[in-house]
Amino acid sequence: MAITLKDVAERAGVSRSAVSRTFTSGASVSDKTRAKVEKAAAELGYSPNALASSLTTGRTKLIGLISNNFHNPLFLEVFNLFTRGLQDRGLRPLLVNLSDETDPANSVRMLKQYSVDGVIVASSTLPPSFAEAFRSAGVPVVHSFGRYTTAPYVHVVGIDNIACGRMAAEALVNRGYTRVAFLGGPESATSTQDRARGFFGALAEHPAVTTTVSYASAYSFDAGRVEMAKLLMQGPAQAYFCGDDVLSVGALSAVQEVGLRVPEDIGLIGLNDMEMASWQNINLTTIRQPIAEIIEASIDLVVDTINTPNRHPETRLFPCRVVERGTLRAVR
Amino acid sequence: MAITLKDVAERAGVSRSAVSRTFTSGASVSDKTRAKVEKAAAELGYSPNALASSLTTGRTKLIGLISNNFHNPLFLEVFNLFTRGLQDRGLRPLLVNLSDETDPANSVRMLKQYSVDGVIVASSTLPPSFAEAFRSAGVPVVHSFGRYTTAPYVHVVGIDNIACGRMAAEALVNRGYTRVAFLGGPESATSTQDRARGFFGALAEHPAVTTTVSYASAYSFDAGRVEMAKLLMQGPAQAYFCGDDVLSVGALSAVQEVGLRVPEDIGLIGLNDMEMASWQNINLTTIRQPIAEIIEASIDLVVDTINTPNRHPETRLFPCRVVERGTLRAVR
DNA sequence: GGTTTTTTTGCAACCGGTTGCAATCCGATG
DNA sequence: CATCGGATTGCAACCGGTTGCAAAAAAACC
Repeated sequence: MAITLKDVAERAGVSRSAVSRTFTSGASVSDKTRAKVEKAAAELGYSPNALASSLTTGRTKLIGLISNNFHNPLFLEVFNLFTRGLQDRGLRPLLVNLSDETDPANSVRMLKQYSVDGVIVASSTLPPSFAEAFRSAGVPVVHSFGRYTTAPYVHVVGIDNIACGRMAAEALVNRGYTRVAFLGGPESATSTQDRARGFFGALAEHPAVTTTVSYASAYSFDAGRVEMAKLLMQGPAQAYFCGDDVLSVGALSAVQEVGLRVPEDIGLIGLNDMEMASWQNINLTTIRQPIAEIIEASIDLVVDTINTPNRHPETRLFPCRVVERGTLRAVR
Repeated sequence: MAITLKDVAERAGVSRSAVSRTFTSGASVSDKTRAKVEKAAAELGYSPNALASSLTTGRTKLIGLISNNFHNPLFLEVFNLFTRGLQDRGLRPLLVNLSDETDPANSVRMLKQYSVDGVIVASSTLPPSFAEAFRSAGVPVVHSFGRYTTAPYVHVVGIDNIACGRMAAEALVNRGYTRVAFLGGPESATSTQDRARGFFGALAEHPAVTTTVSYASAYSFDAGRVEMAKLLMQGPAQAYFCGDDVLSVGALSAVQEVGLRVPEDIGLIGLNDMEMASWQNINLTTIRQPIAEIIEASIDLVVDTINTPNRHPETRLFPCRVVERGTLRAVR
């Protein structure tokens, strides 16, 4: 059925090697045979079998893209950028959905079966052990949107969550809020822990500011709304640093539902800057993650690691910044 | 580096065929050798190379998942369901991002190089020619979220856009609106054309109801907001059937920005029922696409087509239904 | 126990490419 | 024209598996 190297070789009247060489750059072929081969290939509609060649070359140009964040709108853009970035470099993403998967062993086995050249774990919630399992299996891996550690075992690209917490605290202080709160995502998430640390660390330098803390059960609209509704009943703070944008919108909804105004009565600041944070009827003040840079760096890093396997694990963190919109009052 | 069949065979003291057979179900191996092989494989940490075996079996279990809808929040859930559905059947999605790609030839070539077993085109905006290009290349293909045609050249799974238009019209009539409008997506999109046809077709039976029509420049928040702002200046209708949910939220925002109330002053009905349509501060009345069923059927169909290549092209349409929320007034 | 039938096993060829090596070709040089 | 050296070419082995076939082993039968 399919046209193979041999068919082209016969038609062009050359050896199979000659055909192979015309399709691998840098190989030695005369212009004359190259022309013959290309003509025959075009006539037959031949395209080389990438999988067969991977057998000898050891490169499949397949990259495992692993995620479990299929409910965070930010990740639609993340997938968009990853797939385009990989395509632009001639790589193909093999997507793995890890929702409610706890054991990395399956994914490792599966991706080894497909001999992926490398793996990108794109998740803010998966534990480091996932990426590490790939590293242990000898597969180049980058944990994208992962957590910074001082002695990383794998490459990590992401943001400095502690700095983000600090940034949020300063944003609130600069706006004159004196009773502020941290409304985190699930307490077990390391990102939440880091952000809380930065937030309260910075506020410790402002003794006049009082703080409270609570955690939503998930990074979701409902969880944010439920948690904020609870807080509203028990006397809310003046302003909240919410775990992420989706959570923030849930909180925003709860506030509006009881007839309070944002930012006049209650201020909110999120984190991520997902696309809809800028929609006028949401208009969320938030901290922007530079996802394009993070993704670009992740791809670079995985490609470099493929070429230089024993590269030392590296952490690349990108700075975030506050995006001014309508859910915090103006800076004093 | 990697452990191969041969390594296991040597360690187990059997032939390579024996090892191969223990790993292919339905092959004839005695319990004794199977045990030996499994022991050796476990000790070495062997896992078979799926790509190498695809060479002889002709099956890669790779499915090309092609889309260009990386800005429609609904598609995050679409990707979630597709990846999980494929994984559950032991298939692997090879993701292809077709944003601003106009020529199918590249994708066809690329996916042939990776010898995918089948292709799913998941897009409401790609022209039928895309899926057809795969069909012509002899690759089993399903166009998911595609358009119904009477003489389909490829499998199509989706919704009946004409019926949806009709459904929207009836929803508005039943609520007593007498000046209604169609606020479509780009006029060039076939889905928009079909919905308009259904909408105005149904309204033709209600001569007392007056209609107007306009088109946003894209299926996006901004486009919806801009178009609705324009409409509000020139005397709006009582209720609008919007191209999709994102467009609807843009329109909703524009209405709220000029101080009008929804649904008291202006009614809105969308289409898709994306997750955030149910968020309380959006609370959009809309027409629900049964995406889980569509995706399930798409996977079934592509799998069937892989097993029965010359299957006749088939169209499977799923019924939609109105989801009552807060942007239309109550039924009379 | 001998014979027939069924299972299990290994051999060897093959899937669609790549690549080291030696043979061949070619133009340039003396 | 003979010689030389680099460029081109084909052979054959290999990548990691699968599979038809015939031989060997085991089971079933008389």
